[in-house]
Amino acid sequence: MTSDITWHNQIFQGDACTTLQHLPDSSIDLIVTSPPYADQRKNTYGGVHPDEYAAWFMPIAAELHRVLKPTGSFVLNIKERVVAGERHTYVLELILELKKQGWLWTEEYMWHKRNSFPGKWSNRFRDAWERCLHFTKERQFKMNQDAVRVPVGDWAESRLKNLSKTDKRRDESKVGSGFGKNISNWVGRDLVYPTNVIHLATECGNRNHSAAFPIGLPEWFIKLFSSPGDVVLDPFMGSGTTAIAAHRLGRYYVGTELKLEYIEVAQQRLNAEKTDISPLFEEIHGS
Amino acid sequence: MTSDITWHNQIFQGDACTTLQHLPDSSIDLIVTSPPYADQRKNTYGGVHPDEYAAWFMPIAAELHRVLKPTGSFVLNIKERVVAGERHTYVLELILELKKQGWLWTEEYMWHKRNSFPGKWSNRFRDAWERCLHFTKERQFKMNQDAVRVPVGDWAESRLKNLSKTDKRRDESKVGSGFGKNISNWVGRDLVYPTNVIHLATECGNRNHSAAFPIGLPEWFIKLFSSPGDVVLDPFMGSGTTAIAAHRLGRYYVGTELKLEYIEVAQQRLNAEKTDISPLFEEIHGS
DNA sequence: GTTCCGCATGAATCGATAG
DNA sequence: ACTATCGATTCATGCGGAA
Repeated sequence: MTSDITWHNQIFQGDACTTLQHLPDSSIDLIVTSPPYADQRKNTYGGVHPDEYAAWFMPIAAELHRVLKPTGSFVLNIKERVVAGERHTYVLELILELKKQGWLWTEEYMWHKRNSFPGKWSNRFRDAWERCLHFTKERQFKMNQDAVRVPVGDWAESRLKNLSKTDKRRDESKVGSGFGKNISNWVGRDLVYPTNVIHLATECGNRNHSAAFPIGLPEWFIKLFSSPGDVVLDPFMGSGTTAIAAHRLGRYYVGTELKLEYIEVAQQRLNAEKTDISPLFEEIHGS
Repeated sequence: MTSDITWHNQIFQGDACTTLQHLPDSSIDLIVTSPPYADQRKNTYGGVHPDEYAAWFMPIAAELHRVLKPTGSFVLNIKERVVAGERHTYVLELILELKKQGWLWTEEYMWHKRNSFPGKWSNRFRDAWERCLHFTKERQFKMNQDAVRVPVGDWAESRLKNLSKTDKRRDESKVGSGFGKNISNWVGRDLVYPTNVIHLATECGNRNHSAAFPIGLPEWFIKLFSSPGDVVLDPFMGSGTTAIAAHRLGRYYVGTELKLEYIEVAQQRLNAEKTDISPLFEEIHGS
C-alpha cells in the first residue's frame, strides 16, 4: 500500500510533542496508543513520576487534538500502577484534564487480560484488566460496528431451531414488551454486536520485542473506528504493534517513537510484514 | 445466629447519614454496598443529580469511615452513566474526594456483567462492566484470599476442545471466579487464586424484588474481606442482597435503607432465609 | 426425575417529538 | 432554546412448564 502523501507509513524519531508538528491539522482518522506507564519503564524511557504524569501528557494531547479529524477517535490504553499500597490517581486526573482540553470522554472500554501477569501479594490479586479510554472531538464520530461483530451466544442455537412455531404466534397476538418482536429478523444471523468488554490474552511468547499489548487490541479498535485507506497514528509506537495492525487492515500508519532501538525493531517487523505474505495480508490486499 | 449486641442483624430505616449514628466507632468489619446511581432510580429514590453526586455522598462516607474498623474494607459497586453522549465524571471525582477524606483507594475490581442490558446505539456498545472500588483505612487489612480460590482445571478442559472457532473472541463465560458453584464439586481439584476481574451475570428473573446486583458479588467480597462472626454493613440496603449473603456466610449484618417498601422486601427475604433451609445455608451452617 | 424449550426481564441510551 | 417524555433497539439468563 503506497501513498503520495509523504508522511503516510512513516516513523518519526523524537518526542511526540515535537514530531507531531510534522503532521497537518485534521489529518488523522484514529489514534491508538499505549503510552509509557508512569515510572514503569524507568530504564527505557527515563520514567515519568506518577504525580507529574497528567502534566507531562497534556502538551502531547494538545497536538493529538490538533491532528485528529473531527470525526476521529483517540483510544488510550492505560492502567494506573500501585504506589504505596494503593492505586495512584494519575489516570483519573488525566481524564479530567483531557476533558478540560476539549476532549469528550465518550466511553471506557475494558480490556480483560485472560492471562494476567503471575504473582501473589497479600493485599491484592493479579491485575487482569486495563482501561481503553475512548475520547472523541465530537459527539458524532466514525464507528463501524459491523466490523467487529462476534458469534452469537449459545442461546441462539436452541432458540432459532424451532422458530416457526412461536414467531407466527407472536405476530398474530399482541406482545406488550416489544422484546422478541423482530425475532424473525434474526434468522440466519450468527453474529451479534459485542459489548464494551474485550477479552484478549496478552502476547507473552515474543522474544524479539516486548509488546505492550496484543495485536488483537489495536486491530479491534482500528476495525471499529476507521476504514480502509484511513490513517492511524501511534504517538508512542514502541515496537510498532499498532502500525502493523493498521497495515494488515489496509490503513496507513504514522508512528512516533523516542528510542532508536524500538524504531529499528518496529521497522524490521513492518518490513517483514510487507515481504512475507501472511494469510491475513493476502486476504485484505490480495486478488 | 444471634448476638448480644443490639444492632447486630438490624435494619435501620432512614437516610444513611442519620441512621449510621446508631453504630459505635470501629464496629464494622466490612462495608459492601451499591448506592443508588446518579439519577438512575428517580422514581423510587429521590435521584441525585450527577453534578452533585460526590458532594451528596461525602457526609455518608465520613460516617462509614468512623464506624469501620482499622482493618476493615469498604467495597463500593458503582458505574457512571452516560450524560450528553459521554461518560460523566462523578465517579472519578468521588474517588478523589474519598482519598481527601482519608480513604486509601486500594484496588479497583472489575465486575464483568455477562448479561448486559440490551440495546444498540450509533456511538457505543452495550455496557458490560461495573466498578467495585475497594477502599481501606490502612495499608494492612483483613483479606482471606484462600476463601475465594477457584478450581484451575474447570474451564480449561472443556474449553480447549473446540477453541478454534468462536472462543478466541467470545467472552469466556465459564472462566473466572466460579461463583455459585457447589463447593463439593471442587474436591480433588487444584485451586488457584482469582484475579481482580469477576465474571457474574445479573439476576433479572426475580419478580419479587429487583436485585441491584447478584448475590454472588457480595458473597465474594464477604468471603474475601471478612471472617465468620464479623459484622457486614450495607448503608444502601435495597432489597437486602448483601445482608442475605452475610447471613448465609455466618456473618452478622447491619442494614440501612430509606424506603419502607424495600425494608419490607428485605425483611421478608431474610426471614425466608432463616426458616427455609436452603442447600447453601445447610452447607455453611449445617452439621 | 431429567432435559428441553419458551418466556419475561433487566442500574440503558439515543433521537425525535412535545410542552 | 431548553427540558421532559416516548418509542426503538438489543441479548443473556433463570425460571417454570412441557416432553
